[in-house]
Amino acid sequence: MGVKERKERDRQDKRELILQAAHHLFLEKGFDEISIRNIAEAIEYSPATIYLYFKDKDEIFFALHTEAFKIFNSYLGEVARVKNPFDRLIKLGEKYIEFTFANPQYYDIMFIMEAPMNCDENSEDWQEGAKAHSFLESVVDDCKQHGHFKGLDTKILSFTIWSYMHGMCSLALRNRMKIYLETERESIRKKSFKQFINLMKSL
Amino acid sequence: MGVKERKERDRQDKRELILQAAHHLFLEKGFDEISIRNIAEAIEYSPATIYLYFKDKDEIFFALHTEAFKIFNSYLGEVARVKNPFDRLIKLGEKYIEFTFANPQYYDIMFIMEAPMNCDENSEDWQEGAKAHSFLESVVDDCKQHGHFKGLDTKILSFTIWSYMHGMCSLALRNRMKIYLETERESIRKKSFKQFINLMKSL
Amino acid sequence: MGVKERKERDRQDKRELILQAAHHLFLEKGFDEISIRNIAEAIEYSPATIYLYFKDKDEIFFALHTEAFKIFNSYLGEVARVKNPFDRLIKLGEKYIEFTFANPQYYDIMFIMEAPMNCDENSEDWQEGAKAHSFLESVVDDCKQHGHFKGLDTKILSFTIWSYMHGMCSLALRNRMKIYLETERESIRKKSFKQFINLMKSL
Amino acid sequence: MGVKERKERDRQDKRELILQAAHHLFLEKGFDEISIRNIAEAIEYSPATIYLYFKDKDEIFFALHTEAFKIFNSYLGEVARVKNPFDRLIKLGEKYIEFTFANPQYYDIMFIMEAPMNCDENSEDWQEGAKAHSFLESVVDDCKQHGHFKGLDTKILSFTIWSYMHGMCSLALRNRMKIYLETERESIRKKSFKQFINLMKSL
DNA sequence: AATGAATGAGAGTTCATTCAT
DNA sequence: AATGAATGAACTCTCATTCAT
Repeated sequence: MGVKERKERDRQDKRELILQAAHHLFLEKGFDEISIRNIAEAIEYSPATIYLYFKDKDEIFFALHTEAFKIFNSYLGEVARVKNPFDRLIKLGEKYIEFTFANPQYYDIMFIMEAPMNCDENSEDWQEGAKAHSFLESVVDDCKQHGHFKGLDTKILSFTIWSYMHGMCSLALRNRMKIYLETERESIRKKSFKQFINLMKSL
Repeated sequence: MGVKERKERDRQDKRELILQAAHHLFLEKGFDEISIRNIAEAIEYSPATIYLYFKDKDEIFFALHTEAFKIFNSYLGEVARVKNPFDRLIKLGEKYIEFTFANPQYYDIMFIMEAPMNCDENSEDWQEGAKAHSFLESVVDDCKQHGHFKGLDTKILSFTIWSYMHGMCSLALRNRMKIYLETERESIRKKSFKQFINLMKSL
Repeated sequence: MGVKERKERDRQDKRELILQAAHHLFLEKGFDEISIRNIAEAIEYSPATIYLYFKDKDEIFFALHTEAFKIFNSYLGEVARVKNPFDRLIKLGEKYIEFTFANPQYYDIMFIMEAPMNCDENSEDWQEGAKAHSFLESVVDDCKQHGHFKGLDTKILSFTIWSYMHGMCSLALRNRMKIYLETERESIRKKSFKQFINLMKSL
Repeated sequence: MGVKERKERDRQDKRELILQAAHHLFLEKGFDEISIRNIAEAIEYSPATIYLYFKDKDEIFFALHTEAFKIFNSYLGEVARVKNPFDRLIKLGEKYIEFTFANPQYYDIMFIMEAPMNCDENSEDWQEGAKAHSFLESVVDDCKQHGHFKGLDTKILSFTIWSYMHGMCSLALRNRMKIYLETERESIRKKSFKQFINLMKSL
């Protein structure tokens, strides 16, 4: 019995190993620049070995994508525990930012990168994404029921919020804050975020 | 004298020709899909010829980048003519959106793409970008002087606004609005934009 | 004793199983398209298992080759039962054609394909081939003893006949009858065969 | 002027060089076993260079195919000059055989090999083949008008003759004459051919 | 000024095969 | 007896780039 389980575990470990290598290469290069060969070299296996664990390069992409959303959702766990709806919204924003800068390459894959071809709209992964999104909408809804956002449509407002959050994060990640001094960039983001929260509060 | 000048002019013309070809291919395919060969074929010259006018592929990238900002700025021309500052801000947003969806590939190169390596912070191109950005700040400033945005820091607010605008546009461009029905996507963006303006107005 | 024998039997059974899978793939795709993996998948064993029963891919080729001749010879069984020698010759031709178009891939392996390297001239398989060939010669000989083919050398005539039969069949199999309309190809072959028989009869 | 022409000639020479290498590798291996790398190595160029002269591997196949038919037709030139129709038919057979054994790999490509996918029925090359075939039919027709082959259909008889010729040649080329001693193989073919001619003459 | 020719490097992928377990 | 894991070697093809002419 134990043998089968160990083997399965080994298999998962190796998949993990490959994904981690892929993940690291992301840090340096971005998905397009990653090659199966690179990954293989990094883990000191032959390229052919990769194909024992992943059908093709796209599958690696999707695995990373899935993992990214898993980690993302793990960040959100803490959010759900916040009682007050508006505070929950704030926490959600904070965690979004925290995740982004702790896992920039995952953020990239989730929200910025041009996805490789075969991405079915219905695939599991995108449902993960949808889940995250509907979580946001539910929080906004809760806020409304606590007297916030009067007269504003939940769906639209959620999109507005997400747009702001994503804009701020992706400008940073893709190095478009160069107009600001390197030293002040983080502070600008923080102040902007606070400002945005105050804005929301005033509604 | 005249000879030298004509030669220089010819040189610029040819550079322009190459860029135009690159530009066309760019609009169809995006930067990664462009190859030197493609460009050469398009203008019916040999690949080697390209190298007489551009050091390498990156240099073409930067030229396109510059061009992108030129076009972008041409969109802004109309904005400056709007008298009322807040209306000017609105117009700026509208034009930003218009530019984005009329020139998605250029938007990409300007604000999303990972720039190829050698991008000096001080290069001409980024100054173009800086110009666009400081235009936004000046409009925000004008609004303040007309009684808007009381107590809000211009720089921070400008960044907040840009973040929102960029977030909305780039989510659309990079196909992250799949959670919404295809038919409603544009309408969501429009409503969100209006909502955001109203938000700003209320400050 | 019984144990050893059973084991040997099991072994043969598994060889058979593998060959059957190979055979099926073979019929669909042809030899070049078969991979060890394909076969393994088909029988739901691992590729490595194949190597317990066959030294390498070539050995599978030879096994198929042998099988091909076995099937071929089974077609000839009916022929031997025809009493009249010339009718027997006709029947032989008919059966040859029948076999060819019923088992094109086997015909291919037997008479057309470039055999993979290690084919000993003395191997069992070729003896199967020789048997088939000497059967033809014996039929021709019988015909002679019944007054046919006066003055013609048996060996040479047999080769002539075989050449014609093989030519006709292999032109069809390897798609070299494209000069004719698809609809008339079979009819051309049939008429040609009848014509050839009449030719033989007139000798 | 001369420059352009020389360059064009050089280009043709290189194409020729590549084809010759491909051709030589045929001798040893057959088309499937040939790789672009092999060819490149043989002529001591890089694989990429091949692609300057041929779009892909198929194009090399077709070039060889075309060349094969050109050479084949050059063998037939002599045939047309034979006045007497039946002698012309004999000459045609002799030349067919001569071509086959002087250019076995070309014969292979023309009449035996499984052609790679994209072979349009209407392509130039197959028309070359059709030309050769209709030449045979015209010779048979001429024979008929000189009193040969009474009551036999030209088309069918031509196919019969071709089948025989092809069968004899391809059995030899694909090593299926192993049942005969190596020393007698050629003589068997020669005798068979003479026998076949006598057969034809008697019609 | 322009280019034809050439290439090294590299991409993703597949295969027959081996071997420790 | 059976296999999971691994690999070396190969494949076709594309690209940015260089250089002699």
